[in-house]
Amino acid sequence: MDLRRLRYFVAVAEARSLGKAAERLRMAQPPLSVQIRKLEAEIGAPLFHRGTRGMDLTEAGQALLARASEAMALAADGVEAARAVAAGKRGRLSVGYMFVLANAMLPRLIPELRRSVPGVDLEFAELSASTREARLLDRSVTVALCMPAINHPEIQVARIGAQPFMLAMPIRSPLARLAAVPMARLQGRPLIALPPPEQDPASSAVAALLRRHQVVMPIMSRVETVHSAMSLVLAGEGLAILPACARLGAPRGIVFRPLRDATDSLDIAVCWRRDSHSPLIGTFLKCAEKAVARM
Amino acid sequence: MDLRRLRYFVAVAEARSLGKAAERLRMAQPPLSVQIRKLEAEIGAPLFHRGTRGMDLTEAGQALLARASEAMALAADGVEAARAVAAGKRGRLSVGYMFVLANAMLPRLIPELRRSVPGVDLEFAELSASTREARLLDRSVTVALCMPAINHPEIQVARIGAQPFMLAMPIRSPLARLAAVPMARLQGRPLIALPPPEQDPASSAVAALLRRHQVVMPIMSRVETVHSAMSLVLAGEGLAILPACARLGAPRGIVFRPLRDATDSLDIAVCWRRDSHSPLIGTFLKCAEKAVARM
DNA sequence: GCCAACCCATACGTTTTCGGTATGCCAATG
DNA sequence: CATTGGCATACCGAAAACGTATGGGTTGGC
Repeated sequence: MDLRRLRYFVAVAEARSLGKAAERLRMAQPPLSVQIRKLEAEIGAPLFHRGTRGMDLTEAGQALLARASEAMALAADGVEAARAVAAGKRGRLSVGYMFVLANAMLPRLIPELRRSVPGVDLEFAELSASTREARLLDRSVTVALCMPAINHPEIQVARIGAQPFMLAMPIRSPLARLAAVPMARLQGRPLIALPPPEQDPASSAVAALLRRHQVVMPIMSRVETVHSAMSLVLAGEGLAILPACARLGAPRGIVFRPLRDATDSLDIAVCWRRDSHSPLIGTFLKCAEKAVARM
Repeated sequence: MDLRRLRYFVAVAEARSLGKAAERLRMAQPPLSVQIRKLEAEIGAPLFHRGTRGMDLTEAGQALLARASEAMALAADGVEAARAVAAGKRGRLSVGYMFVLANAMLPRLIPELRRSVPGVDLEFAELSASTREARLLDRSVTVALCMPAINHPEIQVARIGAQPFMLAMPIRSPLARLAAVPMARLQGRPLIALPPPEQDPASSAVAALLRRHQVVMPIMSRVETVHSAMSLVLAGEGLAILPACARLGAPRGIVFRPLRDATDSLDIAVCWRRDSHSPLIGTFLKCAEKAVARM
């Protein structure tokens, strides 16, 4: 079954004449006649009554006509939809984000996205440091808001901002009375740490910070997520060194203080598969930059 | 936009591999690769991610896939529907009938038709002697139950029965007391006649009958339909010579009596366009014959 | 009643497109 | 480093489609 034949068939049915239809199709009349006869041979029944005044649909032809025009419309629509998706006017964008960034960025990002790409289905998924690479690589998320960036040959990264480290502690901690905490005051205090560097690069930034200031903090617990870290801080298990934006998701009872003399920061980055060429990624990047600028 | 390309596209999308899809399509892998690339060129965007492990749909590809499979199904369905109509398993059959036959035949014919061709939409239209030819020729009815048959080079006729003439009169008429009315008793009595022979061939049969028996009946009124004829008979305007089956549609107050020595009859026939080859016509003919046999 | 106009069907040569075979390139694997 | 698996490219033969020329039938006008 060839769609070209159906196109010819519909044209002849509408023009009720081979000659008129051929003219509209910008072709000669004889090949059109041949194509119609081939179509009839394929179906096994005549589709037109041939009179001296032109061609007239048989009942079988009428039955075919309805479906044929629908099928053509659907095929054309499919092509159009594919083009629209490729152009970023329609489609689906699955956004992964790490918890630390959720409260600071999403309220600014999501409205901006909806305005920029109406007609695109948006999905959001919270990512953990351990799974974010896999989710990008298997395409279950299209882009990821990461902190810090992912380092992987297949994954492309755009740095859109940075956040300084702050100290998270219970409100009753004696250090909470200081406006800014000198690094030296951390010496010997228990630390709630994230997974080791090979699993979460944020840890290595924290480790480097402590090492540079020659501060040693015993690691009391390792937790998977920033969320858990704050829960343990609240429970009095220790202190945590977290990017500033984490404080927006912190429960009551936890306070954040700047670290004096520590200029270290953690990058905020948008990450995506190097072979994803959707224009939605570019649009997303712009929206994310705007959201960061207003943080 | 070619349906073959869409078929190939769907096959590759399902097999997630050019090689596998080529095998299923009974063709070699290289031409399939070419066709997919041509489709992508036509759309203007890649439809697959080419990895080392096979082909994977892009979002644009997914958008196309949904429509493409629907379009293919619709096209196939259209072909199937056209075949079914051509085979008489589906479609529409518009049945024209003349009023004289309605009460005698339709109650037997319609259930038989519904049993024989389930899935076919049936339509019924009452025909007058003056329009029945035109309705067949412009295809607004597919077959016509006629009495007598139509005589026209474009129209084919199958005689399926005959009905003797009877005399229709008011129940109070003195002739109504006879079990059968001799032709001679009609001499001079007023006749309610149908339209003249060139408009309604039934008239010429009646005229021939009277001529052969050398009976003259003055024509009081000409009416268009058997229906009207009976109304005038009931009103005492005159007598009518009608086929026997007309009595089934007669109002109370009219009686029918056989005409002694008159063996004339009027044919019942099924008529259709000579160029209508629908198998539904053959089926209809069988049903009509059955219905006549049980009259 | 004949001729012109119209419309569809057939025939044949040309061009385009498609499919098959051979081969190359790349990455993953052992 | 060689092998394997998968897609892409090149080239050739085959099939399909298109255009031109032409035939046959009917309608309508002179």
